[in-house]
Amino acid sequence: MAENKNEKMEAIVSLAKRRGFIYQGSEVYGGLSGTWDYGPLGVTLKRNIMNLWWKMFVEDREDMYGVDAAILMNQKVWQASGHVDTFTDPLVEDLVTHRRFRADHLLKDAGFVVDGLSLDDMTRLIVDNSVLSPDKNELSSVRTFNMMFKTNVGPVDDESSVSYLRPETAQGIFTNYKNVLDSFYPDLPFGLAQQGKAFRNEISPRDFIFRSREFEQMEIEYFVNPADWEVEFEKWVGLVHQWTDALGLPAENVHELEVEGADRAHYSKRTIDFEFDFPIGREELLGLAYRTDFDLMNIQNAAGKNMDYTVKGTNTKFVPHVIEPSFGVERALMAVLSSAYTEDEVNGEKRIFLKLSEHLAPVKYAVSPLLKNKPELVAKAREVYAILKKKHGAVMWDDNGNIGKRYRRQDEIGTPYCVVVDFDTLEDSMVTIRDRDTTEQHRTLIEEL
RNA sequence: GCGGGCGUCGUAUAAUGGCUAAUAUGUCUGCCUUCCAAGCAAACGAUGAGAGUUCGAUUCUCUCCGCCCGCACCA
Repeated sequence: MAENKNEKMEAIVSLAKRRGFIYQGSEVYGGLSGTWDYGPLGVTLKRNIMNLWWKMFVEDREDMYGVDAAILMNQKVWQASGHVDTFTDPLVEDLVTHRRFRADHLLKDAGFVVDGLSLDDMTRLIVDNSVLSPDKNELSSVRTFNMMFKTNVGPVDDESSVSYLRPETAQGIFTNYKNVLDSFYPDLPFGLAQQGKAFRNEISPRDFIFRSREFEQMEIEYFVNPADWEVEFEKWVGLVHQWTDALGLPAENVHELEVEGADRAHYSKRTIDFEFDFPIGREELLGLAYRTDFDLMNIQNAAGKNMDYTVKGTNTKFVPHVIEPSFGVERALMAVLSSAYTEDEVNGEKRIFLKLSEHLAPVKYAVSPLLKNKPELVAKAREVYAILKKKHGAVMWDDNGNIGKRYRRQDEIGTPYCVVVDFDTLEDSMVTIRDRDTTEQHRTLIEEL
C-alpha cells in the first residue's frame, strides 16, 4: 500500500469503502481517476445532505425558486459565459525540467500584452523573444488544456454540434432567469436554486472526493437590486454559517477567506471562500461570490434578449445583480465525515464511530433481538422493526453475532440509536435504546419511539 | 502531464521464480450467548489489466489502469 501521511484520511477512506459509503469509480476495471461511486449508505448520506439544503434554502423560504436545467447546453452558453476562453489554459513545458507553466502568465511577466492572442501568436512571441522558463530553460510550443469535457450533440461530428458537459451549474440558472420572470415575476430580491452534476477535466484529481472530475453542486443565484448588493451579501455570509451549523460542522473549523482581486474569478467583484479544516488541511468548502450583472449582461449581449427587471408599480428598470453561494456536495460530505469520525475507548478497547447528526445519519435506528436463537424475541423484534420502519424509513434490522458486535457495527456507520428487544419486552412492551455517543441505554415504551 | 514511491482476500498486514499464497479481522452458515467486537465448528474471499522472458511469473521486463508524495493546475 502506498505511503500516506494522513492516517485519519486513510481511516475514513477505508471505513467508507468497508461499510458501503463510497467506492472508487469503475473499480472492477481498475478504476477511473477522479470518479467515485456511492454505495447504499453513501447515497443516503449524500441525499440527506442535499435534501437538508433544499429544505433550508428552497422549501423554508418564500423568495426561492427551484430549477433543474439540462447538463448539455447550447455551446453559445459557454462562449457567452467566458468559459470557452477562460477554462482553456495555454500551457508550456520546460524542455529540461518538464515543469509546466501558464504561457500567458509567463508572457505577462515578461512584459507582453497577451489578451486576445492565439496559441500560435504566443508561441511566436516566446520563440522570437527567447522567453525562458523560470528555471531558465527553453520552452515547448504552447498547447491548450481545456478543463471542459467536449462532446458532440446529434449525428454530425462538426463544430456546429459541439457542446460541453457543464463545468458549473450556474449557467443553467441564468439561462432560465427570464423564463422564471415570465412565469412568476417574483419581487426582488429572489433566488433560483439548483442541484446537479458538473464536470471538470481536472489535471490532477486529489484527496478522495475533494477534487474529482464529476461532482455535484448546489447553487443559488440570488438576484438583487444593484444598490443592495452589500447588504444582501452580508446576509448570505450569515446563512452560510447556518448551513455549516446544520451540517454539524464545528464553527471553529470553518473559516472565511476574503479572496483578493487577482485571485477572484473573472466575473466576481467580491468573493469569500469558506474553508474547512479537513484532515488534508484547510481547504475550500464552499464559495460566496458577488457576480454583479456579468452573466445576465453576457446573455443580453449574446442572445439579444432584454434582461431588465422592472420594479412593480414603477418605471424603474435595471438588470439585477447576483449574489452566488455555491456549495459542493462532496466537499460537504467529506467535511461531515471528517468531523463525525471519532475514536474513543469502551472497556479498554478502541471504538470507532461516526458522530453524525440525527437528521443526516443514513440509518436512524437499528433493531435487534437480544438473542437470535430465541424465536419469541426475534418475532417481537421483527414487530418493533416493522413499526419503526414504517414510521422512519431509515431503520436497519441487525441480528448479526452478539449484541456488542452489533453496537460496534452500527457505531461505525453512525446509527444514533440501537433498539433492543429482550425478555422483559415480552412482559412490559418496553425496549432498550442505546445511545451511540454515550453508549448509555434506557428503557422506553415501544409506542414512544 | 513531469519526477519519485507503490499496487497481494472487503479491510489491515505476511511470504515466494516451483508444494494448496499465510495471519488477523470481516462476510456467511450452524451451535452457543439475558446488553458493548466472548466461545466452538465449517465455508467464502486476493497477487490491478494485458503482453513478454522462462519448462514454470504474484515475484523479472514492458505497456496500460489506478493509488500516494512533490511540481504545476485548481473561476
